[in-house]
Amino acid sequence: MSRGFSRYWLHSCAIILSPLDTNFRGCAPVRLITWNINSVRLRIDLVRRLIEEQQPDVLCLQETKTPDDLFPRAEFAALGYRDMLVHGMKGYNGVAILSRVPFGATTTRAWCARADCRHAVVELPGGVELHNIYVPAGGDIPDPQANPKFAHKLQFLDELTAWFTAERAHERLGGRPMIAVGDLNVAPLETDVWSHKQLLSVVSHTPVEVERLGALQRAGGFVDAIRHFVPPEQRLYSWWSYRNRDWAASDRGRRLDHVWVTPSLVGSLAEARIHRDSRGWDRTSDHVPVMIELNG
DNA sequence: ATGGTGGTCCTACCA
Repeated sequence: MSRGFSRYWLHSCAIILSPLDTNFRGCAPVRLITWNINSVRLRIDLVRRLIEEQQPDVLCLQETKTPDDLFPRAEFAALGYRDMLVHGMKGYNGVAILSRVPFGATTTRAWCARADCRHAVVELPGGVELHNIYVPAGGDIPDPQANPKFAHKLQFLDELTAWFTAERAHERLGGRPMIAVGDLNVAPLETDVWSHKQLLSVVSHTPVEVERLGALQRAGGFVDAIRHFVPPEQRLYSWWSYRNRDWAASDRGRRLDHVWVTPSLVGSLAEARIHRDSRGWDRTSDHVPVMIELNG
C-alpha cells in the first residue's frame, strides 16, 4: 500500500498550511484531467496516449461503460496510477478516478433512487475532496412531463444541489476545500455553445438546465476553474457530436465538461486547458480532456 | 426538416 507516502504527503502539507488557507501550497504541483472516454476498454490506447503526452497526476473518467471486474486496472497500474476508485456497470455510465498521488477516503454515491454509476469521491492530499460526476444527458425533448430522461436530469441536479447545501451547512465539513469535475452535460454560457439562439431549446443549453447547474455550483460554493482563465466572451467547447461530417470545420461544439474548485483553491490554480486536438485522434471520444494544474 | 454517428452487446437502448 501507499499509506506511508500518503501520510508523508499530508503531513508535509499540514506543516505549511494554515487551517484557513487549505490548499496544495507546499506540495508538488498537481495536474488533474477529466475525460468522458465513451468506453475505457475500447479506448485504452487513447487513454495511454493522453497520459504519455500530458502526464496527469489525477485522471477522472466518465462513461467507462465497464463492470468493475473488467476495468483495465493493470494498464493503469503499469502507468503509475496505483490508487484507483472504479465505479462501473455493464454497458452504460461508469466513473473512475486514477491517481499517482495516493488518496485517502473513497466514496461512491447514487442519486434518484437508481443504481447508476455516476458519482465517485476521493480525498486528495491536503484534505481536498474530489468529486467525479457524470450528469444524465437528458434525452431529446426538454420537457420533464413528456420526457422522463429530462426529468431525471433535473432531479439529479436538484439532489446534488441539496446534498452540497447540507454538506456546506455542516459545521465540521463546510470549510473543506473541494474540486468537482466531470461531464455535467450542461453548457451554461452563451459562448459555451456554437449558437446560443439555435440551442436555447436543445437539451444541454435550455434555461432551466442552466439555472439548475448554476444552483448546483452555488450550493457547493464552486468557482469555474476553466472560465477563471478564459473570459466569457471567448468560445469554449469540450464536446463535438459524432454526427457531423467534419467536426473541426463545422465546429458545432458545446462545453459540457467542467472543472470547479472552491475559493480557497483558486489562488493555487496555475493553468487550465481543453485538449481540443484529441478530438481529431482516430476513433476517439466525442468529448475531449479538460485539464487544470494546481500549484505547489 | 430530417438525419446524421458511435457505444454496448445482438436487439434495442443510450449518447
